[in-house]
Amino acid sequence: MSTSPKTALLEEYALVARALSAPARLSLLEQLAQGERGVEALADKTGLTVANCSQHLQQLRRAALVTSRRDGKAVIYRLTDARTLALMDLLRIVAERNLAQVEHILRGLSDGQDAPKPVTRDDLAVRLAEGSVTVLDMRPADEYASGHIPGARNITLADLERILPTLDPGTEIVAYCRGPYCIYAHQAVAALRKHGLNAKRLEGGLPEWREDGRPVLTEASPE
Amino acid sequence: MSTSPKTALLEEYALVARALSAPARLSLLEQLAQGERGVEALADKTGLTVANCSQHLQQLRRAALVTSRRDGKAVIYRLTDARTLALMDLLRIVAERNLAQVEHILRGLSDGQDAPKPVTRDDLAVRLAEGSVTVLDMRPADEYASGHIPGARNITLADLERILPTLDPGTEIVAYCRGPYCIYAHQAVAALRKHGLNAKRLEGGLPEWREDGRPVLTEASPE
DNA sequence: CTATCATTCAATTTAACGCTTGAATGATTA
DNA sequence: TAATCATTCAAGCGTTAAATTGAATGATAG
Repeated sequence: MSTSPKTALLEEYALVARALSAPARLSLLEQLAQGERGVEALADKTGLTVANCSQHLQQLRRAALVTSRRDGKAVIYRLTDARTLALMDLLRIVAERNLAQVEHILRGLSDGQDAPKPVTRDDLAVRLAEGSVTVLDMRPADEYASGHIPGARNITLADLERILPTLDPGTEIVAYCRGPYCIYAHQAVAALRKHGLNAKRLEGGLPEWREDGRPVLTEASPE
Repeated sequence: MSTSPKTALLEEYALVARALSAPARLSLLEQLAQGERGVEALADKTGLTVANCSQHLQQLRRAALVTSRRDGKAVIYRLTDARTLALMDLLRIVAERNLAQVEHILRGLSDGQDAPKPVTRDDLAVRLAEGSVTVLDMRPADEYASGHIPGARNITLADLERILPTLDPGTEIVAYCRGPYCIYAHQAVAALRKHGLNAKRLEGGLPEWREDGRPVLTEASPE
């Protein structure tokens, strides 16, 4: 071995960190947190070219953060296990607690107003059972279709303004999206509050909800 | 803002990951896990030039993984908080569980023999109270002096062979070093077992022991 | 106020990375 | 067996990072 074992070990740890060091790959991991996906679907969602996407996925695989299987002609990728999710979460927590810049970006989404504390998943479960809450799923329709919180209404940011009149100002609104890396829910809450509605964000997103073992509703696909 | 808020956020998360993506910086973090240090001391320990070391430290600071304070002419760095340690740990766990290469390197240290399970810190505390164990601190003398497990004997790998005859074959030996990134204890256990001694590694190292709130003995510095 | 010294900055070279383009692979399916 | 199609590989280009060198800070001590 040309390098010392010590350096060789550190190189391996660094390899995992490097895999997480590109925004494009974090974006891919966020997608995969929703569920397994093929290369082309991932490329579409992230705006990468297919070849570029494939290369990023291979880096993630080398770091053992994702695994792949073949399904017919397609190669399906998915997160190796929950530890990949845990690593992404800790990365986010360290970044958010320590970096003023993150604070600044998130504040910018709310037009300077302080965002209310997110609602915990336990809280939401209770409120859902009571029927005392409106839940909005801010993700694209296809992701909603492949799994969502029962009772949630799917709406995109672009359409949010249009449905504002149909929302009851007396009922609390909870918005969620893909998870902590996703800002759709942040933006939705900011927009809703600007119109005087009582809106909060769900802590985490659908992957975390599912990880808790809570019910997830899948749209029956029409034939 | 030239980029979307979404990308900007991911860039910030990626910045933290990138700070962890160089072996030199992981090595610096491992040193800092022992306690706060000046730039020159860190450069010595890691074998970096002072200027290069300073630059790496600034990257770690930008990612808010370390902070610094001035003490006279010197600048003292330290880990920002326990979350930095947690992130390093999770990185190591993901790497070790997933990467065959890591397995291979660690096995190479033991000359192919399977390493025994590490001893937990709780176990060691009990055994220490009983006096039924010999504890070896495999770190350099200066690190031992600045804090070690009470009752531990300081010895370097190079000197290990020399003291072999003084070790009682009937007493279990537990070796520790800087922590999970450090391989001195791995190597010591391999060497001791090759000589038929009953040696095991402590889970974690001194930083983890200290983090638990367990007693740490500091050498009275001679005047 | 000036000299000193640890640290940081700036400029350079060399190596690695990210993205694009176009070709090759390899499992399916006709 | 040959054709097809999603994926991967390979080469090229521009950008970014790491290490080295030498100079510039900036707080302290005289």
